[in-house]
Amino acid sequence: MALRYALLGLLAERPASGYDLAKEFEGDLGRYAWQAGHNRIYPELARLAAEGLVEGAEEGTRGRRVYTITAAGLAELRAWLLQPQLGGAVRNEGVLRLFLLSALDPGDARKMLNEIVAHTEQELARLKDTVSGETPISPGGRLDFGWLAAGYGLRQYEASRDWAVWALGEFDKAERRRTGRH
Amino acid sequence: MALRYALLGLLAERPASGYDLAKEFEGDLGRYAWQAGHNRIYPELARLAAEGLVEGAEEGTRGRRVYTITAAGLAELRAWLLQPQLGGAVRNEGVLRLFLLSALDPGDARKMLNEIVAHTEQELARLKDTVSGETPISPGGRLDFGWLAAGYGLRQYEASRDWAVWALGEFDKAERRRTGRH
DNA sequence: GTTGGATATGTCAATACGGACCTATCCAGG
DNA sequence: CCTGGATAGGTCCGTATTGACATATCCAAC
Repeated sequence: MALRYALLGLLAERPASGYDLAKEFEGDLGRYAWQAGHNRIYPELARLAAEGLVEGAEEGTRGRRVYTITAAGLAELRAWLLQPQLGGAVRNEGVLRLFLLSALDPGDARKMLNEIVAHTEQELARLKDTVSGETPISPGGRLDFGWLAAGYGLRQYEASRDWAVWALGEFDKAERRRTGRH
Repeated sequence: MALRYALLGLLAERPASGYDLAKEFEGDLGRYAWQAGHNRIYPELARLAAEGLVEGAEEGTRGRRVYTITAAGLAELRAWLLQPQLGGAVRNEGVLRLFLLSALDPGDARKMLNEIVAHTEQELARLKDTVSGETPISPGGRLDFGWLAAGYGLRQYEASRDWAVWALGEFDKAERRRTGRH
């Protein structure tokens, strides 16, 4: 159900082909919000077109077909955004991994936490470059989708790093308590 | 693929029935990491038992069957945790919603952002209570799963709130720039 | 001229998942 | 006694999703 709104949202920014959309999902969108491959995107675009929520132009070069959101599609998207509906589907394999870390030996857990800290620092550096630049505005005068996503990713990675540092401290405390008893 | 590791991870903490596990998924685990209903859990437990990764005790009262992780199951879980495998599956309808907010009219977008700020503040208050208490240690001397999850959730909500506040400011800036031109 | 990579779109089978439905037991309170 | 809610387990079907396979074009570099 959510994929269709992701597609409508992307098309609300600018017209795009299935291929273009698939590439968007490889960026921050796919990293933090929703993943989809082209194999899922093409059929869904066809369905959206059949329902009149998007319109596909004739095939251009290399069979490229550019889709545009219709008024009905925009209305559908906005209606979905306005209903507050807390707690939709959540699936995040990376976070699950973090949570299960306590199943490892303390040494291994610490090693993984240190790797997480290093990795998040790296991503933070990348995102800081993206976010600290200009504030990009879409042709329609709207805030750029990718810009908002990068800002979210930045804060998310900061939170992950802080959590990992905190967890490291807690592991140390637990370890000291255990060896202290021996 | 990830559900089985979530189950193994929970059973690594303590033996539990399918019903117990389903309730765990309703808490912080399901909110930030991975969702699953009992309809997915029971068949997966049966599969894990068939593969020898967990062991189901005989039916107790009310048909209750308590599962315990086996040595093979623990080894499987640890092997999965140790391979760094960045960027697994991510699905988060709430975050998707945030990203698509720019498709709304500026007024509506601001309204939704304000609701997000209010909601995250509420969750933050709840989590602060949970995390600021004692540091719970599992029977095995390991850090408690739920404790780590709550700590993560706390930082995640802080990040979401900060993002929403930042986004509100950016919406305002974009709006001022647009009306300033008129 | 031909080779490799990016562009571009699809299909298909197998698996994962969600919502709806079903059954049954235990126990506290009226 | 009996009713409602929590405990406990499950199935079934339609849809969502993934991985693998398949095809064709354009263009730059060699």
